[in-house]
Amino acid sequence: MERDITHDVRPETCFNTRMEQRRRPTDHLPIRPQHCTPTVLRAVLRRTPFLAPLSETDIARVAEEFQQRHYEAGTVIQRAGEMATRLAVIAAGTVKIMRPTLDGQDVVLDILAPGDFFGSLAQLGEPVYTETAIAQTDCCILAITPEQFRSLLERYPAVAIATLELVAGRLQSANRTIEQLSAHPVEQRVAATLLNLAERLGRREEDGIVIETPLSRQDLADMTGAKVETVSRIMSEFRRLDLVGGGRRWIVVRDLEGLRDMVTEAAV
Amino acid sequence: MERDITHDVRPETCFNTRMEQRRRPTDHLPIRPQHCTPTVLRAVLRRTPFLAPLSETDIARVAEEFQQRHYEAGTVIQRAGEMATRLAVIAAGTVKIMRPTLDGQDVVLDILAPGDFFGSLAQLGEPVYTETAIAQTDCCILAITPEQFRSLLERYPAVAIATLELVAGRLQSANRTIEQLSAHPVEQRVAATLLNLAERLGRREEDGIVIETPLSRQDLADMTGAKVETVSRIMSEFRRLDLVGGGRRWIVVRDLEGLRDMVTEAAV
DNA sequence: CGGGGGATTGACGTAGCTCAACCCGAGTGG
DNA sequence: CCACTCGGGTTGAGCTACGTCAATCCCCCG
Repeated sequence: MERDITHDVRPETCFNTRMEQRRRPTDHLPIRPQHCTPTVLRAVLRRTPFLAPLSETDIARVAEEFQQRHYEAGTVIQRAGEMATRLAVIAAGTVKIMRPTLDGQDVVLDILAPGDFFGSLAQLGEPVYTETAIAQTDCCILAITPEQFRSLLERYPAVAIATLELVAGRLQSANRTIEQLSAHPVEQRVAATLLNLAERLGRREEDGIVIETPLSRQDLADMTGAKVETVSRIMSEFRRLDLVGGGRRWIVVRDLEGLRDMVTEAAV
Repeated sequence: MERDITHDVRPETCFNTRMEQRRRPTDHLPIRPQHCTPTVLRAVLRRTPFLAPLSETDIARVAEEFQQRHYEAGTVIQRAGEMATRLAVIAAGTVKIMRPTLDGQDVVLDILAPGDFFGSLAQLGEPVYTETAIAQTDCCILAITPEQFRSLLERYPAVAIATLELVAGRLQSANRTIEQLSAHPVEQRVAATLLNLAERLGRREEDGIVIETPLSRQDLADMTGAKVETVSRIMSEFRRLDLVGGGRRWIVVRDLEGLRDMVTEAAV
């Protein structure tokens, strides 16, 4: 079930200069701090959606303000409840955004990819993080303070508008999730979640679309508001129908159409 | 309570000139189109959060662009799937924002009050409304086109930032809802929803905090991702515990603390 | 080779859905 | 003024999707 596949080298996120053997599709080459060179940093920012309106020279100027930092897979980047001191942009790696509930279970709101941002959006209202962020893979994070971000918005109104559009998009997607949780059974929520992940984190391979982040059944359960066992049963069923494949902490989507039918089906 | 622009009688925003008998706390005096005079319109916009950064003269100029329109209780203001041609601000009344699902059930995302906005945020991506808006009471709505709105954001960067903060706030609240739906039983979701409504639409009376919008059990069910019968049972229980009161399509919160305990309790 | 973390599977319990009957208060029309 | 109706609300009696608990498996790593 597991095969060695060579990593395809995407220029904008490739911090890894050496080719190495991989065991699993999601075993990425390690992302090392020293790979976040100023040049690379600028390249990443240039491709970051909310900075898209900026010119090359503006990007260069803005890049100065960002602090780069490296996180190993599994470590906490920010914790809900802590003072919110940074707005972070993902340069490389994937990050799990979650809310811990009072009774100990975790709710995963999203898995973010390079170019996405998280953290404190503005110093209004909440001066603390409302979500916990965990490095799902090794990560390279660029961060500025909320004050710097605000001043950035003031200096470049186009950035404010771009950010507004991004946040509006996030709100849309949150609303879709609310609809899912309110109205659809777990099976459909899992199918919808897989489709969404495939679209945002998927890499096409001969075998199907590999979701490029290590994802456990528990993660999937926390994303769909279900329990591990339930998700496991559903994934077994999906595998039986040859809709998905995968192994320990990784998933490949084999049949997009089939999953889409899953999502729609109950609309009988 | 700062929120309440229209229903308490303040000289500059009063749409209702006569005092009349009320049957129920939510039987509001009718809001008539002719009450949305230019002066009143400007007064409303002055108090609208996302225009807060503007000066008096700017407000006056901006006010010119808004089209005012009246909707009777129960009528559709916009329908999900239609071409998105307007961004709307509520001048008076309350509006129910919902997503109809393929299989016919409705998911209510929010109930909005005067000063809140809805509709098309930007002409990016989705050119259609993703939500349906229904006048919960008689309503006076001010609207501009997405193009006008965008130009407004460009002319007044402070407005863009204010809007960003508002949308970020909505995202926060959507995330809270996702947490609720994922992790907490219906009883707690109902309690949390009532608290939220009380805070945003509540008017203090001798008897408790009256939620100033007609709200059926069905509405409450659609807001909590539950079924009418379940919500009805829970509300009966809450009434038995003297946490809430009310009648046909109206609710009064009697015991805030008690409800808060309800929300927290299961965190045993 | 042993240990541990993830995944799977089964047996069983229950929160909340479904279906169905019934109530009640407010308009409406005679 | 009453009678009728109708939309909303309540309550009960099953049913089921999903959670809970527990055993087992199976990689993967030391």
